[in-house]
Amino acid sequence: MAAKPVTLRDIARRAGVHLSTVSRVLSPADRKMVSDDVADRVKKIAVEMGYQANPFGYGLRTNKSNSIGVVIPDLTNPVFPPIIRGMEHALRESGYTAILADSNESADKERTIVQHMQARQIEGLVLASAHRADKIVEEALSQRLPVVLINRSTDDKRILSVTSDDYRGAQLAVDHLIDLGHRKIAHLAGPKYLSTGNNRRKGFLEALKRRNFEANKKLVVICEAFGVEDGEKGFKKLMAQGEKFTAIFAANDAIALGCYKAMKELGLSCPEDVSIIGYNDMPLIGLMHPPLSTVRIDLYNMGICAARTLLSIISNTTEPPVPIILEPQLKVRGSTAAIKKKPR
Amino acid sequence: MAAKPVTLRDIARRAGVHLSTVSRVLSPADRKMVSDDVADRVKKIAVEMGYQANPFGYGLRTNKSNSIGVVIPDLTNPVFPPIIRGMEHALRESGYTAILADSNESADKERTIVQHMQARQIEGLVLASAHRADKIVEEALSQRLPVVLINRSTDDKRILSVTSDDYRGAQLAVDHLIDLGHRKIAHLAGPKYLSTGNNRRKGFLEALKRRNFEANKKLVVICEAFGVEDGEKGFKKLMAQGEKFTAIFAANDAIALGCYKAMKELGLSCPEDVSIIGYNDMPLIGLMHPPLSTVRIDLYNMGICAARTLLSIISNTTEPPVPIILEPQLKVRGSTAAIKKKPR
DNA sequence: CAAACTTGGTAAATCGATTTACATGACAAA
DNA sequence: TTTGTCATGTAAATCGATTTACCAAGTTTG
Repeated sequence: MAAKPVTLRDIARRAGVHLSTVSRVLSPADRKMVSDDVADRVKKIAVEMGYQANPFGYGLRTNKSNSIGVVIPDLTNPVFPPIIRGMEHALRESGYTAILADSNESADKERTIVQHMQARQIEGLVLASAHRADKIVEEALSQRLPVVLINRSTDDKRILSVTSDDYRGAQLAVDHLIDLGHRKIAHLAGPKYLSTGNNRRKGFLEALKRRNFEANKKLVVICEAFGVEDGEKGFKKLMAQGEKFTAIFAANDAIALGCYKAMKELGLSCPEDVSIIGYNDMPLIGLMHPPLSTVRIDLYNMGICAARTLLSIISNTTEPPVPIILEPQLKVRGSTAAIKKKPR
Repeated sequence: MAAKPVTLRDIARRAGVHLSTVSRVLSPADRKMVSDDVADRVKKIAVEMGYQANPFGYGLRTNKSNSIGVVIPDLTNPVFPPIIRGMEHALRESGYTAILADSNESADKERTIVQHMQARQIEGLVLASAHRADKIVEEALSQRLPVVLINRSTDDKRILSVTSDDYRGAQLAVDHLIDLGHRKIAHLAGPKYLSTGNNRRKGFLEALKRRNFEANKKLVVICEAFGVEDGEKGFKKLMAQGEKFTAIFAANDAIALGCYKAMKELGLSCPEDVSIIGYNDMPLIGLMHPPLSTVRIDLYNMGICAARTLLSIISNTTEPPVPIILEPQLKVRGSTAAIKKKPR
């Protein structure tokens, strides 16, 4: 049978004190208002009876829900689970709870979700789906709802984000390919309206320039989205142009996988015909054939950082937190190799 | 600035009625106690003012949180995201909210999580981590907390679960391999204490018998867990025994991937040397090399079913729900082929 | 020795909703 | 006319916590 929950009143009765005294004993801020011996007795009884504060009573009075909302555009994208995992672990450690929602890539749904979450009195929001100019983010901001963006950032820099250094990552990838002897390097970019797509593309161009190569505009194809199909289409478009290339920097791992698919269909092989490098190092990507070289992000850590940043905005005790830019890392596997044949 | 939220009292004042009248108008059950014209006026004002019930007040009075807990042993296992996605969508549709936690495969952590969730007044629990004999599940049950298990079930059949028909799935896999001409078929089984591992193993044996083949005990290796490494170890153990086999039924896709890894290391190729079939059809598995043949489960639908089942236990209006066993489906890709050479 | 502080606690208001109990007026039946 | 329903509302209790206001001793101080 479900024992009915213990309330402050129950403890007070048993301890022979007033319930507000119990409240004071149990809330650290007011603990000092009560003598030690009474406090000890009350505390002991509280644990004996297995007291757990009722979140409704607490919330009603304090307007604190101890929960934060997490909105993901597509949970089945393997990039997100490690992030969510890190976030959830860090939140739980601080007594917070993650309310998760999947917006299915739809801005409308996302808006509904955020409203719903606000109605639930979330204390903060983590968004993984921000565009560079994002209305939903602005709305949240104007309502003073703490927001942290993850993976992607907005152009509005007042909004905190936790991202990888996309410029640096692109540079790692390009340098790696150049060092392997590649000169005709293509880029399958993500959408311009997403910070990741935009920054990695700019990083790509800059990295080439830094090594004194000129970028061939035709070799930069912008994909509609970050999915496998988009990579597939992108690769085919690249081929259709007739412009030669020996390597591809894909804006993320899924696009790289799309290249794998397209190449298989076209009878090409990687890395013999074309070297490919991705971005993110998502789970299991190392088991693909060939194992994908990629730019590794510590996704789990990204989740942890996002959670901590958000909590520090909420608690508002420490100095104001700053955007976090994580250092990416080159992960060389089998999909990139030294150039052999003359470029097709 | 954050406009302070609208309460029942605000609406009452504006509508010139008592706040309990407003409450009645807004709660469908009591709606009939109020005349239509008053109700219409109140409703209009409520939407005008953007009223949203405060969950704390509501919860305090009704003890309903409209939230349910979801515990996953490892979010980064690609099997779970589609399930969670389905669950979350179905829950949201019914006005419920998913509270997600990742237990990191630890029973201790799981217990803590469940307690924490109960303190948060969740109305139900979805567990993806149940053992065949599971204490945590029993505890929840004895506290009358509605529970639905997903993917795995317990031996105690009072507890509802949504699973795939593991017997049937094993049979599909075995029949497929036999039809391809394989006679020496090995099974890398999951742990016995998990229903999935146990049932698929039993299904495997039964399927062989049904086709009048005898199972070779040595060809059934029980893995420690369902991970890639476990599959790797299992494959090597199988090889070390020296017993010949031409095909493997792996208890899940991750174990199958482990076989891929081990075979690569040992210089074997799939499906030429050994055919392999997995279970689950997790995302991206079709992009592996070779594309993995597997037993497909509709994971998204599994999530939806779990959510609906749980909600129907909670609402307790319809007839008592029953366990759901989803029909698996054979998905033939490139990792299984007709037998060619004589068995090694 | 009395006034002013401390200390350690009690009492009661409050948060926002639901819900039980009650009040009022209209109308029908006796 | 009186009594009894019925239809519609209002009033107030309640859920469980926090927090402001206050009170009674005991201690210090002028």
